[in-house]
Amino acid sequence: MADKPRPKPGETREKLMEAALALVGKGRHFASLGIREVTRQAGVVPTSFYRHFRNMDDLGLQLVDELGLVLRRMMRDARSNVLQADKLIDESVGIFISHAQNNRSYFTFMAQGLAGESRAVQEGIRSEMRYFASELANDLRRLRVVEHLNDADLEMTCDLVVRSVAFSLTDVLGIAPDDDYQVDQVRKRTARFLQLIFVGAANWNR
Amino acid sequence: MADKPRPKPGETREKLMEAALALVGKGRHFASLGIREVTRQAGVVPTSFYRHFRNMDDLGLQLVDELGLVLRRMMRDARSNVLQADKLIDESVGIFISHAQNNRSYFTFMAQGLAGESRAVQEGIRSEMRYFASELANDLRRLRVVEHLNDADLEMTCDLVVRSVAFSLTDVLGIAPDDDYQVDQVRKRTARFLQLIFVGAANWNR
DNA sequence: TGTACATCAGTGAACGCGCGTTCACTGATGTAC
DNA sequence: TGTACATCAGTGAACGCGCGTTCACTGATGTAC
Repeated sequence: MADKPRPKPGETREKLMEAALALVGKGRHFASLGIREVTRQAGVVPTSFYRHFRNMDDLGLQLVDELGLVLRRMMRDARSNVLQADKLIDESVGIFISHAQNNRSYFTFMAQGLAGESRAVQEGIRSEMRYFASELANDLRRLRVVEHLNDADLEMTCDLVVRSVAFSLTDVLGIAPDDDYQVDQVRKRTARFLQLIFVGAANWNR
Repeated sequence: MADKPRPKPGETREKLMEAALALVGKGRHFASLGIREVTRQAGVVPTSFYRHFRNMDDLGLQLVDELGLVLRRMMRDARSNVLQADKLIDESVGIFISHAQNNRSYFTFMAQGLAGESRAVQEGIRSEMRYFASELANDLRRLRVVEHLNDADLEMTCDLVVRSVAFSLTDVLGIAPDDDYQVDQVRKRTARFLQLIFVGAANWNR
């Protein structure tokens, strides 16, 4: 008889988070998920939930932390793969969008959480976006492409860039994953948004 | 004995929509609202719900229509109250934000719906945003402030403006309504976003 | 290395409750002639 | 204008079901000496 192997520590916790994410990816809204539903999807008894989370909000908060990791990976990927400075925008946008494609559930969760029930989740996501914006500002300083901007204006520009990209990523989520034409349209449009913003930044205060 | 006066036609329907909106305004997410909850808030028996809506999605769709009216009022208000052309941005932003303040629930619903469960609601809100952008394009053409942009670039610019304003309105919703200082910060930041975009547009393709 | 004990993570049964939905009923309002 | 009838909108009772949460239990893993 095959005894069930005891799961590794943290495995069930992971399964629960993946289950919630999977349901979000299938079109459900996180705020409408129930504990029994998530445990069912995870193939685990309902009571197990309480071994790892106090309630669904708690699970949501821990998902935000994981989302942070995804975003950092995305940032690192962009930094190491943008080869030609003159194609900085196009290549970065391409990388962002392909990350959104490969992590649809996470980005859907992010979009939902921005207007979600839990103030803590909302704050967490906004704080990730702020972090992203400040990293972008560092990069731009380092690349010396915005030397005439003071810190506040640079920060403002990066914030606008991050918001625009975030909004575009939600556009991608509304498209069938294999609809290459539409995805490409979003890619081009997003790149033009950023070009417009950078033209604005280049001519700011001159 | 005071007989209850028979309600006017459509009154209960209105009460139900207001009730859902009120719950959203109190911080609940639309996707997590139940029929009994909404009818309770409306002071109406649960079965009444079905006299007016097939389900909660249906109610959501009808809320999108009402949201459209709110947005059109906002647009009209901006058009008739922006007095000085050189303060077009500041005054418009001020009007948008005060509408968001006076219709918090509607705008919260809009922010939620953008990433909501119902594809139809999502599409409805996006379509309202597109309409808003196209009206803005008309206005800008009429004011002759963007004569060097072709239609596609103007449309793109207006889309970016609308997205940025929409995002800012969600910032406002995360702030206590009477926190004048913070609201003013959002106002200023939003105005600078738009200035940046218009500087970009003014120097586009030159 | 071995033993004793505490902690941890998963289980199954059970609870009371609120949910969505149905049904048959009621009385007011609108319509036809 | 009056009468007969259909439609509409609100009601209260009832249903079966899935929910969140608790409890006592189990066996594996970690820790102290």
